[in-house]
Amino acid sequence: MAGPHTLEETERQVSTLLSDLPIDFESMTLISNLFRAGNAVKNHLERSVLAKYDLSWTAFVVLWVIWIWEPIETRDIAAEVGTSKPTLTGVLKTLEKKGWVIKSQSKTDKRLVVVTLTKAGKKIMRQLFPEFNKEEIYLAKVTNPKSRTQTAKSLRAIAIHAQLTQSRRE
Amino acid sequence: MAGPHTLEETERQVSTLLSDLPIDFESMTLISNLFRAGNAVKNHLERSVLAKYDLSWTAFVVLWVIWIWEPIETRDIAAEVGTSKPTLTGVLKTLEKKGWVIKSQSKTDKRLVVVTLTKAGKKIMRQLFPEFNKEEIYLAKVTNPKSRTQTAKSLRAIAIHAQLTQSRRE
DNA sequence: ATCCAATCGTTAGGATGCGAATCAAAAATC
DNA sequence: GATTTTTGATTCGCATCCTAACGATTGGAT
Repeated sequence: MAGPHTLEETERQVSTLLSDLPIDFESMTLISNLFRAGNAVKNHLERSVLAKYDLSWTAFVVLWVIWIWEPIETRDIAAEVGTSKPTLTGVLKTLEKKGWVIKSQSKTDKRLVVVTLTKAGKKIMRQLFPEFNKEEIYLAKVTNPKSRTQTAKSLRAIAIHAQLTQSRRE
Repeated sequence: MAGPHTLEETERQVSTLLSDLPIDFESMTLISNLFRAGNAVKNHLERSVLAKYDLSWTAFVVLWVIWIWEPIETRDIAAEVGTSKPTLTGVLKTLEKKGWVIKSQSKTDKRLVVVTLTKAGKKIMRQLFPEFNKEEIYLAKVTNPKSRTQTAKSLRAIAIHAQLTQSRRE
């Protein structure tokens, strides 16, 4: 069973525990559902589509970004995917082992590493992505069509807002 | 920099790569932003609040669920948090080591494990959660107030929908 | 030209995170 | 009531995922 307790029960419980402190339940619910949905979507897609290709969620997203923007520098991949650079190093190693990406040193700046897709990598994505999109449609269709675009916009705004803090310290 | 490319650029690029295949961009954008926002929010909260308490995102969510519903069985924690049982085993071990939770065998069914918070665990949550909620407010305020509740609803619908598949196979 | 700070990718260390396999206990079947 | 099936939590193996620390390179300071 998924989520045995209702929203109302949870709010009542939190109110009891923190009766003397003001809690913004609307914000709490939004962030809580955001995390829950993101996690559920990730798990669903990993099991329904990505498992067949022996790909983790992050590995897929990285592959997807490279597919669209190649040739692309690793630092840009990390920014686009929203992951740390050490994580990207590991994921790229995995994708390289599978023979789907190639890393090469930049000529103008020897610190930079530029990544491209192999033929096998392109072939996989061309087959995989339409399947992936089919599942995205399956997931998105439960939302109200009228508010779907607005929801996407809100999510984008939150993402940008949340990243403001960290980009300052890098 | 966070997300160097705009949505329009990405769509154009995908269209070029898959010109002969029909792709639903609205669904793609929704799911993509959902992932991006979830990740950004998680990172932001880990760095702004949770790091002070030496807590990971998942460890916090687990602690939060126990705090609200204790005494609670581990299988229910896993369902509520949306994580796998092996993951929960590890997280509970971490929280136990910190002295914030206690595990005990159920008397009516010896397979079950029941979890409660220690005094120190309750004290931490009482201090931590209001700080956490403050950051939730900070993140949520960038969304349109009129559509905020609707966004939360859509996210909840997606979460439940995505979990349908997996609950069937467990 | 030479230090110095900033930037880049990687490594090290530890905590998630998953599926598959495992063992114990309970429930179901006969 | 013995056997089988199901249900729990855990262990195992491996792939993320993070921060901190590290070497290599570059650009800017004198």
